[in-house]
Amino acid sequence: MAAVDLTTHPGHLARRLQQAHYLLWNTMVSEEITSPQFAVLNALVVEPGLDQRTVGERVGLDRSTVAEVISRLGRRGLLGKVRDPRDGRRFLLRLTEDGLRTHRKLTVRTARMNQVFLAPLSAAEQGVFFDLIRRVADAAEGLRHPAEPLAARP
Amino acid sequence: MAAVDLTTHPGHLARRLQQAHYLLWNTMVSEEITSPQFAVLNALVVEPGLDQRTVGERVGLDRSTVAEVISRLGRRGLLGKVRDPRDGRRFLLRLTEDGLRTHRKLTVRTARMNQVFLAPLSAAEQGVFFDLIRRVADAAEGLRHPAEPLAARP
DNA sequence: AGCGAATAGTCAGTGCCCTGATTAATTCCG
DNA sequence: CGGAATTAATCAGGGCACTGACTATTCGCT
Repeated sequence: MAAVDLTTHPGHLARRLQQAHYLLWNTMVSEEITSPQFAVLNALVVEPGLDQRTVGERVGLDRSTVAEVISRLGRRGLLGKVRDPRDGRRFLLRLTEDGLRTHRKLTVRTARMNQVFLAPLSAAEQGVFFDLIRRVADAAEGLRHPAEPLAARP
Repeated sequence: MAAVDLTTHPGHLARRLQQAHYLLWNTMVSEEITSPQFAVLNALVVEPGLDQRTVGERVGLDRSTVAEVISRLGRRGLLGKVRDPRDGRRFLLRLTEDGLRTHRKLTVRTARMNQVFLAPLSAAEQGVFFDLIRRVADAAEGLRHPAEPLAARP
């Protein structure tokens, strides 16, 4: 007794949603390139020459994870990293020809996959779906950086 | 160019939602017990004496993951496993006193956390939020077990 | 009874995800 | 200029999640 109904717990639903997505991605998009890897490729298509930290910021990955993902993409020859001549701490990242090709190919498949994934919802519902999730995620994300309290001088 | 807007990709949103939840859980509920671990505890409060496989089914974890989670909970002394005398393949799982206590404590905190997490949505929106996510997740889950095609005799 | 299929659990391997500590380079500022 | 604080990246360590291969036990059926 005193147990809880997990289907009313947003965290549990979020986990299940991601599992479902993982499954579909694996069968419909790629078994080699994962969804976070695609997100990194995409970020570098938009802004070639980003450094690791900024890539992580764009796609929502922390420093450690982004390092792993980038190292995998590098091993596969999909991107290259060179030291920033103007700031020796940074590596500048850039897709290779192969990386661009892979991104183009996966973009098509990803679109198809999203259609299947969202098929249970009407077009209107899909809009609501995005809106609600984004608002919840953004709000929680906001709690992370507590908006720089005004009097922050020690 | 030819890049994609990730904020219209459900998979990306699902990942961000889960990260947001992870963060909040960590700060508001527990740094020791994770959300999947709590889900397992909860399943065993509802049905003491389940075996691993069934627990996994209840909370949405595959056989490998559930084994890891249960081993961690066992190490912490929150549950015990005994071989099923009637089926030597199974282990029967049961919470200890400590496990029950932990579950009770976390149930309260989890409820508070969910309120904060969902605060950006009105009560009506929260209902929609659950409904939409559940429908998408269930549908994708359904594609996994293709509903036993009628003529399935080789 | 006995053999083959099915089932519960484990193990190895890969990948994502976070924190905290460390290292190297740069920037701020007295 | 030169030391302190900041910043990019790495590393160690713990946890979740999936697949495919393997072991042990049970079940189904002849």
